[in-house]
Amino acid sequence: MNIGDAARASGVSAKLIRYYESIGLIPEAGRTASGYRVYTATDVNLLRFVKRARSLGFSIERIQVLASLWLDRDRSSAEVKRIAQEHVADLDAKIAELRSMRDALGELMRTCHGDGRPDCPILHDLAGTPQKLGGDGAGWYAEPDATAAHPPEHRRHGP
Amino acid sequence: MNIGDAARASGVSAKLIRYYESIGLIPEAGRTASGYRVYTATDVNLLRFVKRARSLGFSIERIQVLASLWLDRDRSSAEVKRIAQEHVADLDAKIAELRSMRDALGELMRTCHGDGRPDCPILHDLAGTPQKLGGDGAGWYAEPDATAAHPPEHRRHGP
DNA sequence: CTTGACCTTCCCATCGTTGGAAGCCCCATC
DNA sequence: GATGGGGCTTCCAACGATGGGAAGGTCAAG
Repeated sequence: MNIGDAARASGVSAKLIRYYESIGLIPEAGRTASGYRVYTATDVNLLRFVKRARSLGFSIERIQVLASLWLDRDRSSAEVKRIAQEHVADLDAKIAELRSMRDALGELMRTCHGDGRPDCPILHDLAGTPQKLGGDGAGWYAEPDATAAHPPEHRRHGP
Repeated sequence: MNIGDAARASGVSAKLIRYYESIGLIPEAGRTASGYRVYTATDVNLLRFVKRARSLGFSIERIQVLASLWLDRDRSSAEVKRIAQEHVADLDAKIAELRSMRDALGELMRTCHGDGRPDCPILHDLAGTPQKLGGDGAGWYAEPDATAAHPPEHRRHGP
């Protein structure tokens, strides 16, 4: 089994298999006389294990631990569960972070006209200028400064 | 205002300010005769804008567009809203992805004993070996192969 | 023997941010 | 005037995981 066969059998690209080997996630594959990597069904099983774990978002580092537990007949399921628990905590934290971003933006977008007028609560928020209520039209909210009507590419000082 | 002052005033690190300048997100700062970067209150406002946008998860690329809209008095709020909408869609996709990982893992963890025994539905799932019901103890589920009782660092073939 | 598919290694890019090293500048203190 | 310390400069590298590509060797079928 060459690396391409192993890639097809496992769903892990040949490039990634080499990378996993280079960082020590999977053992060094055997080699033919001419230097081609050789894989067995066991190797493919490990690659599938890694792929599935990656698809659940586990980091390479944690997968390394999970794989060694998988291969260790004397493991305790508590150890496995602990690793998974850590990962779930990371996922929950990330989800909460993204959701708070999403909620903040959703609220801003809800109040944005989204028409041809320039005033926009989203820009207000980003600029840190609390939106005034009751006004309308030009001068509704603070600009970056009184003279800056140019895109950021513009250099205020010579090149 | 030196870069350190601008960093303190904006909450963006000096390193990051230089990076933002190098990629063209912010204009090139003015320089003193000796080469020190010089910042104005306007620059700090832009840095704060960038920082707030980053905290909402906007990519640098989108912030570039948002900043140019911010500086453009003739913008339409629809354009701003469209950029924000794209970002929200990205956030939603990412949240959905993470949540599906989290849910899958939560289910596996719910059925994992988490005790001293080696059998564990999490490893079953990762290994792609459907867990048998009704068995117990050794031989409960498939190992990577019949002989692999070694951690992945072990090389099956000589170095 | 030629062709084409495959393999090898090596380098580069992503994305945003941080870290460090080597060297210059500015200000205060002795 | 010398010295010290902190700030500034540029350049280079790293993170995590993956993809892309170049340059060259190998294998099997025609």
